[in-house]
This record gives sequence, structure tokens and C-alpha cells, in this order.
Amino acid sequence: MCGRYSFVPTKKQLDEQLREVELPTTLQISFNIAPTQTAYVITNDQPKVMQLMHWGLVPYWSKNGAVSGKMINARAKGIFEKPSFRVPATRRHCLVPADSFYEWRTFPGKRKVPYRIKLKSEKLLFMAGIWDVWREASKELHSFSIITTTPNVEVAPLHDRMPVLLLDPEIQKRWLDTTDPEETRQLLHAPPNDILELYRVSERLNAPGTDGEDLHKRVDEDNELTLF
DNA sequence: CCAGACGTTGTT
DNA sequence: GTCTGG
DNA sequence: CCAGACGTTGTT
DNA sequence: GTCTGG
Repeated sequence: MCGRYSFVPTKKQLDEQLREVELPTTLQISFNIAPTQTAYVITNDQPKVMQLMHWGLVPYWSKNGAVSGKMINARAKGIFEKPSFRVPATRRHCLVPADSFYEWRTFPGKRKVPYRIKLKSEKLLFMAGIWDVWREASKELHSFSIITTTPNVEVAPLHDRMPVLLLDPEIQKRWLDTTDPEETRQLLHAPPNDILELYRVSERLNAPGTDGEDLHKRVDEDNELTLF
């Protein structure tokens, strides 16, 4: 699954992977992006713009337009059958840029230990997303959801879900452009093995609202915790 | 027909 | 908006 | 995802 | 235990 991630791009990553996108004058970065917060997405509607949207999809037919954080993820399997996702899955695709995402392991005593997962290649990740816009009177609320699938071998020891990663620029374009359900389905699969690396990070990450570069620092494994 | 839900994950 | 349950 | 709240009444 | 907020 993906319930927390980071967007702290290096200049190299911006130059190489976001050069076709207009960047805001002040780029909002975060080591700890949590559900309901705003984060950047690149949509099929405006593929040259980084748009800030709320994480946690609010369907266009929502009664109150509340960002609940309930729909932060959408399962790839069955996405067209869900009333909340059917329209976005067809014609509102987006890319969710990230340098890493996080997963937790829970230990007896309820201790939760976070791990950072990133590409070995040091490239930015583009997670597959869907977006929607809710309108009432003059109010507009844009929101998105990250699509999940079964994990590859690196992530499997931590969790049984992970975000769909669109690794190739051509695949990223196809994701934004397609409105064909069959092509959409085909693009939503687990990534190949051996492309990701992961390491333990500080439990300071657990509290939503904390931020800072120390959240990306490696933490040595405890002997007391048998992890792998 | 109308009312109410519409989602995912993890844990036991 | 659309589907499910009663 | 995790953390933190979860309630009412009466008194200061 | 379960819901809400970030």
C-alpha cells in the first residue's frame, strides 16, 4: 500500500525527469506527506503543470466535499467496478511524483518501525494515480488517490500491497493519455524485482506533521528486533 | 419504490 | 452519479 | 499511514 | 475498540 511518502527532488531529478513540466516558483517539498495533505500531481488534463491536490479522493458527487483520508488508495483490481473510482479510472489519470514511499512493520508491544523504499537508480518514482474534482458554488476541491497492487520481492516482506510504479517515461505518457479500460488495466501491475532498495528510518516519521531531512537518514537495525 | 452507501489496510 | 439492500 | 481523541457538567 | 485529523 502507500500511506505515506516523500517528495524531496534533487536538482538532477528535476532536470532529468520533470523537465517538460512547469515548476512552481516555490516548490513545496516534504519528507513526510500524509493523507489529507496537499501534494503535487501531474494530470492528463494539464500534463505540463504540477498541481497541488488533496491526498484522499473526494468523488465529484460527494455531498459535503470532506477530505476524509478514507480513499487514499485504490485497488487496481476492480477499479472500474467501484462507484468512487469508475469515472476517474477512465478519464482522470495522474502521476504522483515521489522520491520514496514508506511502509511500517508492527512488532509485539505495538511498536511501529518505518522503512523508506526508493529506486536503486536514484530516480524519482511516478506512482499511478487517479484524480477528481468536487464543485459547489464557487468552491472547488481537487483530490487524488494512489493505485495499489501486489508487492514485488523487495516490498513483500513488509506488506502485501504496494503502489503501482510507472517506471518508463513512455509508460508515464501512456498512463496520462489513455482512456481505454483495457490499456489502463494492463498498465497497473507490480513493478519488476530488484529495482528497489529499502532501509529503516526514524520512528519520528510516525507522527504526521513532523518533517525534516533526518527522516531520510538510515537507522541501524536493533538487535532486539528480529526483522528479516 | 426510497435510503444509504460509495474505500483500503491491518489485525485477530 | 450509480448501485445495493430492504 | 499513524497519533490522538473518545464526554458531560459545573466551576474558575 | 473505533473514529477523526493530519
